[in-house]
Amino acid sequence: MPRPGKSSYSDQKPPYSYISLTAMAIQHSAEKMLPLSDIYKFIMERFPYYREHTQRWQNSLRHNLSFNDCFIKIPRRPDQPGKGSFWALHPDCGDMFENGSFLRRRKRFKVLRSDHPHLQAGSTKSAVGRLSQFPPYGLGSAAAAAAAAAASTSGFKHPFAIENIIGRDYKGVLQAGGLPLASVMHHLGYPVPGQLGNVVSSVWPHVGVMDSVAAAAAAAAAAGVPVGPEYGAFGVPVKALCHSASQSLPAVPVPIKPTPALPPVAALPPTLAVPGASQQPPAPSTVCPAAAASPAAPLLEPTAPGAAETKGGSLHSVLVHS
DNA sequence: AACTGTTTAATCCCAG
DNA sequence: CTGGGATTAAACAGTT
Repeated sequence: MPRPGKSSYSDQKPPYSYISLTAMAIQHSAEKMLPLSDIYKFIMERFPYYREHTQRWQNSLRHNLSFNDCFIKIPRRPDQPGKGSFWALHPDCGDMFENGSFLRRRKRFKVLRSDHPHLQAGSTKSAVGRLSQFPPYGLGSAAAAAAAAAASTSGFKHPFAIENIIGRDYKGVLQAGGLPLASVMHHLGYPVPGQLGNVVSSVWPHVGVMDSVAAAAAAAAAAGVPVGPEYGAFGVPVKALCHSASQSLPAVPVPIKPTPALPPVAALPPTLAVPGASQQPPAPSTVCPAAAASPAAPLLEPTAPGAAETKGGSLHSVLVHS
């Protein structure tokens, strides 16, 4: 079914890397983890470009999942049958993107291992022992737990700063007075810009929320974000999740380049918004209480010697400057 | 069989 | 120019 603007959008490749796209999908999920098939769905629902040549880009995406340390594999539990594992973001991948931008990743995320120095940085991609070796029990929200772990560590930055999302993906919506930004942000589980410094002890999905579209728009404008229709990457429906107190919004969209020379494309029509049905978190109620109550370190630690000698590793990681 | 995941390699692009 | 990141292709193994 052709949509308005399809021709101007679908043939345009989104300016996001596969890593970014995958991270978006994972971040968008309630449990901060998705099976491969749902990652596919997320991307295809939002980016018509990726509704074609699926063989090609899905292969690339799988390659990225395996190749990049920033993605960790979480096994399914027995009561979650299906193909493949869940994929989540490594808790320490916060600085992966330059200036928190989805658009470019200037630092490569690699896991460091402390127990075997000779295997550090760059040698963690061996197929030996991955997170899949973790017992599948109690890992229903390992990603959230990982986020908590990351939050508990110093200097955590959100991997995909909402500032950038505001600046790029939402501005068209904002201009149009469409989706309530704050609601969407909350739905996505993004920390409020400006709160990043003091909400690091919160788990992503539950951090504070702003509710002022005007403030967001003003902030975006103040940050010099160019206006006009662009990718509506997150044309997500706003669920009844906006229930937090309002916050000020010292938003600071930080585009990679002062003026990203992106092809002018129309924002995604609301009809592209994911119906939400595809977002079926794996047993949300199975979140390990211990994980919720404390940093995820225990969950992410190996149950057997060497079990975590993976890209998930022993949670020692580094963002390697290029 | 189809899907998922891993790995290697070639190529292009960009920043330094 | 060089190194590294991103993309694409492909082969292969394991799983459902």
